[in-house]
Amino acid sequence: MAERPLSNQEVARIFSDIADLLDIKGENRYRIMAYRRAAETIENLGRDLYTYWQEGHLQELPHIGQAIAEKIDEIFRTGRLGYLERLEAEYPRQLIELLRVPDLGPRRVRTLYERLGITTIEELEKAAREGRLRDLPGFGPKVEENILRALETVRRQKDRVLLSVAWEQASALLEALRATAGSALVRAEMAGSLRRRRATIGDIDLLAASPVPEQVIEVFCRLPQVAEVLLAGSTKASVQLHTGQQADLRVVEPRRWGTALQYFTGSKAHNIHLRELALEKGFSLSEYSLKREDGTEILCAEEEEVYQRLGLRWIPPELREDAGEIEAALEDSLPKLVRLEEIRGDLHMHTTWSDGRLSVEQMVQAARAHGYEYIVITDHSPGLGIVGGLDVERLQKQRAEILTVNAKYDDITVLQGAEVEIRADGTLAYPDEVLALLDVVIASLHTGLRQPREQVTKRLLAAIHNPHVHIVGHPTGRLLLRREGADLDMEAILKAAAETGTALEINASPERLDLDPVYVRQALEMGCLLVVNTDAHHADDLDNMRYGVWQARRGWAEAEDILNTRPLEALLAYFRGDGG
DNA sequence: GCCGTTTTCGGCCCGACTGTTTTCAGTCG
Repeated sequence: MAERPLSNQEVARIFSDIADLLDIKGENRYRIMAYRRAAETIENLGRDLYTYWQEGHLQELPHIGQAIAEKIDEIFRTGRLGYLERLEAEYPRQLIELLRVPDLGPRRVRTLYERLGITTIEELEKAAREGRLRDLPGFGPKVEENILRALETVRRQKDRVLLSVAWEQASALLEALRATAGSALVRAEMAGSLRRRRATIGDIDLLAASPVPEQVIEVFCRLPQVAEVLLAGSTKASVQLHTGQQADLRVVEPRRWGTALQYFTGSKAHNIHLRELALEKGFSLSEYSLKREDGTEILCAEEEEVYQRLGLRWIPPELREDAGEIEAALEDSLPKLVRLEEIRGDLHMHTTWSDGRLSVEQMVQAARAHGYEYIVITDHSPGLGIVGGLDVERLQKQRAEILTVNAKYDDITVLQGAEVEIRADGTLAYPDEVLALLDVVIASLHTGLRQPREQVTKRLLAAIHNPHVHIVGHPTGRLLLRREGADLDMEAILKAAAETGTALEINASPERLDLDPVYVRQALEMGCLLVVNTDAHHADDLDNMRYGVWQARRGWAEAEDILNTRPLEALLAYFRGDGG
C-alpha cells in the first residue's frame, strides 16, 4: 500500500485524466461521461474516499459502480492503476494539457499526436507557425490561425479570482448596465458560478432580458469597465475588463427568462440531471423552453415555473451542484437555508489591541450599523508571528475597555473573547485559567500548517477537547488560490467537534471561506454546530458576512445549525454547556 | 461505465456556431 492514501482530489484527478485520454482515444462517449461523473462525485465528497473504501461502501456513492470501485480498490491497495498506465502507453498524459487550448478538442488533439507527434503547447505553436496544421484532416487555414491566436489568450488568461472580487465587479457592471440601457433592459442578473456563489470564479456570467437585445449588447460593450470586446453578436457578447476578467453577457426575450436563467446558472451537472428528469416526464428542456413530445413549447418567464413544471420546488442556486438537491426537491425535503438577515452577531474580529485597524469602540459602532445584537472582540494571543498579540496583562486591560464600551450602548452587547493560537506543539497560547475568564474562545491554527496529517490533526483535536475552547477558527487554514489548507483528518475533526459540542467556524473572509461547504455539509450530517464569522480587521470587513453565509448555504446549512443566529442568552448558554 | 416506481438491457442533455468533412463533425457552454 502507498505510504499515505491518495486524497480525494488526487483520485478524482486520475478518473478525470482517464476520461480525457479515453476522449482523445475516441472511446464511447457514455463511458467517458461515466468517468467524468465519478471524478466529480469524488471531488465533492465531504469524507475521505479512503474511508468509504475501508468500510467497503464505495458502490453506494453515485456514479461509482463495480468497474470504478475495483479501480479505486487497486489504487488504494497498490498506489497505482494498471488501466491508466496502459492508456498512457497509447496516448501520453501530456496531451490533456492541449485540450485546454480553445478550438482544440479530443479529435484534433488525437490528430496532432498521430500525424505530427505533437504532445506539448510549444510543439503545437511551432507547427502552427510553420503552417503544418492546415493540411491535417479536420483542420484548415482558419483553424490554424485561430489556434495561433488562442495560444496568445491561453498565456494571458487570467486565473480564477475570489468570489468577492468577481461579485463586486459583476455588481458594478449590472449597475452600470441598468443605468445606461434604460428601458431597453427589462432585467439583468448574475448567472453561472457567481450566482451559485462558488468560492472562486472564472468568467463573470451575466444574463439580461430585453425586447431589443442588440441595444443592450451595444451598451454593454461600451461600458467604462470594458477594455476590449472579444466577441459581440446579436444576443451575446464577451468582453475583457480592465481588471483582466472576462465577462459574458447573454440577452434573451423576457418571456424566456426563466429557462434561460436556469440554464445559465448551471452547474452543468445539475442541468444534465434536470434535463434527464425532464425527459422522464415527457419534456425536453433547453434554455429556450420546455418542449412537449409533440413539439409544442412551454415558455417560462420565471425560474420557479421551470422547476414547478418538472414537479420540483425551486432549488436555491447555491445547491445546484447535482449533489442530491434534485432528489431532495423531488421529495420536498430541501433545506430551509440560512439567510444573512438571520445572523444576530459576529463572534470573531480584531482591533488595534492586536493587528486590527480600528479601536474597540469603532468596531462596535460599525457592528451597530449592521444591526447586530452582540459581537465578540477576539484579538490574537501571543505566539503568532504578529506583533501585539495580547499577553495576559494586556488582556486584562482590554477587558476593562470592553466593559466600558459595552456600558455605553444598550442596543448591543460587546463581549471579550480571544483568537488563541494553537501552537506547533499542540498547546494553546493561554493557560486554562486565562481562557476561563473569556466569554468566547476561538482556537486557530496559523503556523505549522504543513505538518504531517497525524501531527496537525492531533493539535486540532487537542484544542477541540479543551473544555474552554468554544470555536475552532478557520479550521484548515487554507488561503484560496494561494495556499492549501492543513492536511487534516477531517473525519476525526468533525467527529470530535460533534462529541464535544465545539463549534466549527465558517470564516467569511473571502480568501478563506474555511470550513469549505463540502465539509460543512458533512459536519452537519455528523451533528456539528457552526458559526459564521468575518474575522474583521476593519469596519468594511464586517460586510464579508454575506460570503460566509453563502458558503454555509452551499453546505446546506439552516439557521438552527448556525449558533450566531441565536439570541445572545441562548448562545452563551450553549457556550457555558447548559444549552443547545 | 452507470443506472432503473416503465428497465438487469438499452438507454444516456440541448442547442449554437464554425469551418470545411459539400451534409456534418468538432467544439463550446
